[in-house]
Amino acid sequence: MKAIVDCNNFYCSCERLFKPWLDKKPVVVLSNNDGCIISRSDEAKLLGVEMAGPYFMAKPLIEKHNVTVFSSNYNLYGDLSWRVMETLRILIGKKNVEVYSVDEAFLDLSIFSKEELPAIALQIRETVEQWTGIKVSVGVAPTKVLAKLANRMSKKNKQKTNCIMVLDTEDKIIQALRNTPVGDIWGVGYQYAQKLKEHWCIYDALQLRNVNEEFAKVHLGGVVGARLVRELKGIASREMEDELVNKKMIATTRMFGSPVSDIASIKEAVATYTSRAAEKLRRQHCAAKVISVFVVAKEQNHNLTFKNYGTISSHTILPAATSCTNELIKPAVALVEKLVEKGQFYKKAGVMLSGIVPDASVQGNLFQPEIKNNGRLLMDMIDNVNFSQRDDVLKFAASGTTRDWKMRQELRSPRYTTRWDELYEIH
DNA sequence: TCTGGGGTCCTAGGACCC
DNA sequence: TCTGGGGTCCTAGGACCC
Repeated sequence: MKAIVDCNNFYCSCERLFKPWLDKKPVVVLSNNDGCIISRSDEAKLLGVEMAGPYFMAKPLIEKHNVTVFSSNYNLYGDLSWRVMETLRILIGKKNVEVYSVDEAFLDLSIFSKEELPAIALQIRETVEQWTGIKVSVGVAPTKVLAKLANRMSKKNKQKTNCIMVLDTEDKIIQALRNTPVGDIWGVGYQYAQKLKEHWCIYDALQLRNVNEEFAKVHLGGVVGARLVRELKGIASREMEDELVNKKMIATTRMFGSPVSDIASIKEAVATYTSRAAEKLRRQHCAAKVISVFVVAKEQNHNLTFKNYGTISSHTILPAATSCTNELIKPAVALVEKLVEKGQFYKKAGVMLSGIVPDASVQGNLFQPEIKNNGRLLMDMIDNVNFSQRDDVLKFAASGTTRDWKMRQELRSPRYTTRWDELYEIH
C-alpha cells in the first residue's frame, strides 16, 4: 500500500504559523509579482476566492471580507517543507519517502500490515503537526493514483475523516471512484476531461477505470494513459521513485515588475536569472551544455490569450558543459541581443539550462582538450558567501545594480526561519 | 534511373503536475 | 494597469545511417 501526505493549504499554513491570530481567518498567498492567488485558507475558499485567479480581479472580494494577503515567501515555505519531509523520513524511514513537491510526499507503507494502516496514518498526521505546526492530510490506497484520490476525499469533509482516508477494500475503492469526477483524477487535465466527457460520455473515475488499455493508449497520451487506467484498477504502475535524481532542465524565469523596452535592463535581468540558474546547477553538482533564453512581448492586442503569446526563444550550444556563471552569462546576453527588438515592450524573460551532465564527467573537445576547473573554486566561494551573508552580496556586474525590472512583492512576510535578522521575536 | 526495410538520434510540441 | 514559476514524460517527425 502507498500513501500520499499533503500539507493543507500549505503556503497559508506557513504564514499562519507565525501569526496565530490569523487562525480561522481568511488568508491568501500570491504568486510572484503578486499576480495571481496560489494558496487559500479554507475560510477564503468559502468566501469564493478562486484558485489561480488574478489578484486584481479578486481584490474587491478580498477587501470586502478583510482577507489577509501575502506575497509568496519561498525561503519560509522551503524551510518548513524540509521540516515536514524530515519528520516523515524519521517516522517511516528514508527509503520509504518520495518527496513529490514542496507540500506532498508519497510513502511506501508495504512494511505495515493492512490492519495497522489507519493507526499509522493517524500517527503520521499527528506527529507532523506536533513537530512542525503544519496540518497534513493522509490518503492511503494500493496505488499512487488511488492514494491521491483518497487524499482528496480526506480533505473534502475534514470533520468526518479527520484528514485521513484509507481505501483498503474493493468496495471502498469502487465507491470512491464513482464519486470522483473524471477531471479530478490525478493525471487527467482539462483537455482530456473535456474529450472524455464529450466524445465518450465518461464522467466519473469508475467509468474511466473500465475502459480497455488500448483506448487509453490511443486517447490519453499513449503509455501514460495506459498506466493511469491500470493504477485506477489497483495495479501499481507508478512505482516509488529514487530521490536525489538530478534535474534534466533548470529554469529561472520571471515576469518583470512592469513592461520593459530598454535592452540594457533586459540583459541585466537575464544575467541575474542566469546566475540563479547556475547556482541551482552547482547545487546538484552538474554542468550544462545548452543555454536557452526566451523573452515574452507585451500583448498589443487584447483579443489574444495572455498565455504563450509573443514568446520568442533561442539557444546556444556551448563548446563544453559548464557551471560557471561567467561562462553562461556571456552567451545568454548575446542571445538577448539577438532576440530583443528595438521599441518593443517585454513583460517576461527566462533562462533555461539543459544538456545537463554531472560535473565530474565534463567532456572536453578537440579544441578545448583540458577543462580547467579554477572557475569552479571561485563559484563555490561566491555561493558560500551569498548563502551565509545574504542573497547576492557577490554578483557579476552584468546583473546590474538598480534592477528597475524587479518583480513586485509588496506583501512578503519576514523569512523567520532562514535569516538571522528576520528571526521571529517574542516581546 | 529507380528503389527497401530497418534502425538511431534529435528536436519541437503537447499533455500533465504542483 | 494588473493573469506565477518550475518541472516531467511522451510522441511524432525529420535527418541520417546501413
